[in-house]
Amino acid sequence: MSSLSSAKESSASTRRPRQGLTKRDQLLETAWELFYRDGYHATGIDRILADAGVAKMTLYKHFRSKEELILAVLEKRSEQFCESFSRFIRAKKRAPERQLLAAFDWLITWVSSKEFRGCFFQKAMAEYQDLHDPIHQAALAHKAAFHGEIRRLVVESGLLNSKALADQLTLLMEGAIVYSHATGSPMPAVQAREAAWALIKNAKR
Amino acid sequence: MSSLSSAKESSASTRRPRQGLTKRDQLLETAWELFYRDGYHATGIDRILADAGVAKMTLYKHFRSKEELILAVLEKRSEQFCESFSRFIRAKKRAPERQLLAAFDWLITWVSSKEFRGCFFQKAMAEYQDLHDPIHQAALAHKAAFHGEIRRLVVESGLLNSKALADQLTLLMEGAIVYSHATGSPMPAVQAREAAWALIKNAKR
DNA sequence: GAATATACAGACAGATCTGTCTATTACAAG
DNA sequence: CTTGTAATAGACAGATCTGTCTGTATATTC
Repeated sequence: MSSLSSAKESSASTRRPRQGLTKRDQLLETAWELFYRDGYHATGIDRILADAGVAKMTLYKHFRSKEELILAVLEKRSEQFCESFSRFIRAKKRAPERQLLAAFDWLITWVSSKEFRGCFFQKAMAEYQDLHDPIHQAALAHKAAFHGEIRRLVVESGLLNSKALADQLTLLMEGAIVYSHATGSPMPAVQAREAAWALIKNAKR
Repeated sequence: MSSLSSAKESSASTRRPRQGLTKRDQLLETAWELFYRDGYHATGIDRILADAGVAKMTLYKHFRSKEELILAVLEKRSEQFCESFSRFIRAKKRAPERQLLAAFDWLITWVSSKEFRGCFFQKAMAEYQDLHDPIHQAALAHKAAFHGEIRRLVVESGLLNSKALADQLTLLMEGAIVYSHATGSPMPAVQAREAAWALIKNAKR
């Protein structure tokens, strides 16, 4: 309680050590890898420190607790994730409806990749199941942002019943992520794309 | 502590403590509640023992390790789950296609229930993500059994492309489970039913 | 050189984890 | 009565967990 010598002005941003790879970023990167691979509870602070090559006090200077570290990792990954998704969708110049289908191509690419181990955010909500838990809420915020992107694409495609359709397409994607991880096969994502296709075609008449 | 009076009324002609509730079953029941609520890693053996009112050595007499306990809980829940699902589906005499739609009614009922906290088996695979982990495999076996039920219903309904359709409907259900838990709302399950309806109608022409 | 900020190594506290072990109680069957 | 079984409480080992603390090293900036 209290303790901690008072000298704590928020002077953290006076200096940028190296080309963007601060100790803080090393921690976030390593923590992500371990949380993603082994889970949140199963990954201890000490393991993160050893892998990142960072001292314990450095971690606790940047983050007040493990929970805060997790929250920071979730936030950073959400940004990276959404940016990577956007880039894929907009890579080629496509009409909105083509972009919507491209979202499922992106999904297939993702679940087919060697590094795929399910959804980082689904796992967070699985381990922190209470809706009021800050970690659950952070993960949910990511899902909401992603769902918003899908919705935007549906609206821009001028399809009927855009809200309902966007919801349904999102469900297909979530289901495909779960099932692809569960079985270790990308096939569920392919099935999801086919279902999406049918639903989109349906929303045209 | 506080060994609440466990008087053994009932003549006990057999050596079963009470109506079929052996120590082993008490452990499985309590373990399920805690694993489901708090997660697998976050739930310690000691907590299970305290809640179940069972001594440690009794647990290790019935199960060699925590992992074996988890596996036993998964198996038992899978049976209960499938049986409850079957009963719901076949409650009223329905044509196969009606049963298929009833599966989504069941889903809505489930995610709307106060006890719903996501899928026990999805969570197991989230925490034990390695495909070769016995726990992951046990959870996957449950998913395969469930998927088999859906597939059977689709086939019996005489719909086109039964394999693909069954896969797609399963994805909708998995997605709805994830999203309903994430948001704490049953709406995703309702959306899933609507999407299922569209896909089924599509498989008739 | 002095001051400041960042990071380091490593000990430490206190809790909790899984799993083992002993010694004791209760009860039913031979 | 004797024997065997199932369960009990509780100590214990050894590991690991989060978070705190001390003291030191490095590098920049004034």
